[in-house]
Amino acid sequence: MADGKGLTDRELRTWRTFLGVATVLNHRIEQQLKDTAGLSHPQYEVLARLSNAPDGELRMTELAGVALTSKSGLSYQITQLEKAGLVQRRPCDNDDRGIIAALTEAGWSKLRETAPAHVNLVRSTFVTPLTPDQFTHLTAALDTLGAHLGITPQTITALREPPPT
Amino acid sequence: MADGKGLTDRELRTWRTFLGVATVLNHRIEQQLKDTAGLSHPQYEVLARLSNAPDGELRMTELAGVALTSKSGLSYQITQLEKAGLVQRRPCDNDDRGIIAALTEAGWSKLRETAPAHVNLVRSTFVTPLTPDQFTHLTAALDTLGAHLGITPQTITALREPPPT
DNA sequence: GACCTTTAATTCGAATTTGAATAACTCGCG
DNA sequence: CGCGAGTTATTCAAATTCGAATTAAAGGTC
Repeated sequence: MADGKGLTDRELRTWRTFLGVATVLNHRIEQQLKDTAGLSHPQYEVLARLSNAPDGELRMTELAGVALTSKSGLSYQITQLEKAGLVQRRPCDNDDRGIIAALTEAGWSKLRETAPAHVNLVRSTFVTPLTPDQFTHLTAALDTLGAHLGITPQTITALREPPPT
Repeated sequence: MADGKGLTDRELRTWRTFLGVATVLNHRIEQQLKDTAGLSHPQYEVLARLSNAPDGELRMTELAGVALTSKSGLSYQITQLEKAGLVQRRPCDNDDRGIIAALTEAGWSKLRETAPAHVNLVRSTFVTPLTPDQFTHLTAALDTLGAHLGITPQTITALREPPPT
């Protein structure tokens, strides 16, 4: 478990900066989403993940796997989103235990309205402050850390088309 | 407010990886601190910040500034830490409004017991997976992002000496 | 000194998070 | 079939978070 040595002051400083950046960034985003869309960050995450899945729907467990909350946390958030009419629960065909969460029409709309401003905030706080080289290096470092933590590569594309209607 | 363009898939992927890494890392640390010391990450942060201040004490506001919680959150956590005997509240000399949170003897001990394993976890999950070059680049990128977010440089040194007794 | 604005810290209620317990179901195996 | 182990999702209580309102005191101005 131990790794032998401690951390140098520089390593510790980097770690603290990482925590600080993550915290502040998260806080800013939370703020903006709340103001412009009445959504929390976890809620937006759920919508975005769903929009990225085929037909805009995903089983609870799959959703919990990629989203940043626990299983029970997801249940709660889906309930909230359902109250808001952005998502709907539907039984799973082949598995009577399963529940599928699906984006509603309103969910797609909300996401289309909300995504641009959100993405711009991410861009202006996380991307443009860095030089292209810095960003490339950051990507590489995060990929390495992510792989080491067992995080599945975050294959996500920008907002998809509306439902097949 | 807008920044013109959206995000490329690659940029979005990096962002998601960042969120994932931050979340998982935080979760691991939370877990370990809870198991080995019965502390939450915010609580550990408070102790660490105090230990890094002269005499192991800091005014509430200063502490709230560097710690990762809101003011009310800090009040709550200090109360918890006080119940655990690790911190003590003390009125501020020159300012009757102020409250100073000070590490107790037990607080110093707890931190000395807890810090090594914690630091090793940070090291093994955040530092050693990266090559020295990668880490250097990561530091640079985070510093840039932090500066852009108005985060004060995280000057922190490793665990200090016990109280001057 | 009285007054007003600002700052410090806590308290309050509402919303959210967590893990443990629960309920419902699948699957493999005898 | 029927049992037992493993999965899926929800529910529950407890702990934590946040922001708004509150209380108390400092600092400046007249």
